[in-house]
Amino acid sequence: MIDELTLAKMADMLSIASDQTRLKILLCLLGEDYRLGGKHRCALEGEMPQISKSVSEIIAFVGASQSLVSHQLRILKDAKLISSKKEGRNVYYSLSDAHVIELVEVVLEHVLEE
Amino acid sequence: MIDELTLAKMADMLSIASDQTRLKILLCLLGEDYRLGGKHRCALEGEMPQISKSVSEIIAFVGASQSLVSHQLRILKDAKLISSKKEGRNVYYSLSDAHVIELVEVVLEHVLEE
DNA sequence: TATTTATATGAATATATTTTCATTTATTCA
DNA sequence: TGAATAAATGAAAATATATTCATATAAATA
Repeated sequence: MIDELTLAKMADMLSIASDQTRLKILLCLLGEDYRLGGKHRCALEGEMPQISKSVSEIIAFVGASQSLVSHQLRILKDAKLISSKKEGRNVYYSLSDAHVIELVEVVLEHVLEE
Repeated sequence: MIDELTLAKMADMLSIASDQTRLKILLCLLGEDYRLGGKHRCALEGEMPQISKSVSEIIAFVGASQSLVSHQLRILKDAKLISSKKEGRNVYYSLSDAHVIELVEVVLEHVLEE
């Protein structure tokens, strides 16, 4: 059976992805043209779309306050679901974990059916 | 792009699976002998293990109070992740959605790697 | 150097969720 | 019928989480 620590980590990942603001950030970094079952399925075979966006772009996409987005970005980063690189006065974020894509796909499939 | 309603539903599913007690219930219904990547991968192809357990068994497995387990079972049931059938004075629960299995697998893979 | 732009952060507030406790309903069995 | 077992429920208490607000830091530019 799965041990308590593993269980706790699983719950953590799910809870990090379960917030609407964070989920929207993840979708933003997945690319706006993201479509279910399409070319992105390839990501499952190790290839990951390397989209990276500045905080400003993410704020615009998500439509939440600067502060909220910044707080949530940190949570995602602490969980190692995204990573960042600084360039001048901008900070660019991108997905750092291919599992996130699978996670989004499974959940999306669940939601879309009927 | 994914619309707000779909997004909300996705967040819902994730948040339902993100609680440790509920996650443990799901794992319980997945079968105690559950192993990653093993025979259960078959579930992805439509075949779902039809394990069903009484509330008492679930309580024992999860190790939480009767009341808590009962509350969480209702949340899982409302979300249609599990279903129940009554037999005498027992109520048996089982997974009602194959996507849950995939969800658990993706998250487990994420957690297990390094 | 002073100003502007981009991002991060801490503390306070608002809100939601989990957990417990006491009680209730339903079923079986003596 | 009355006691015992299995499960569900409502309200209260405990806890966790999201969100805002005000402010800070860091880089670019005038």
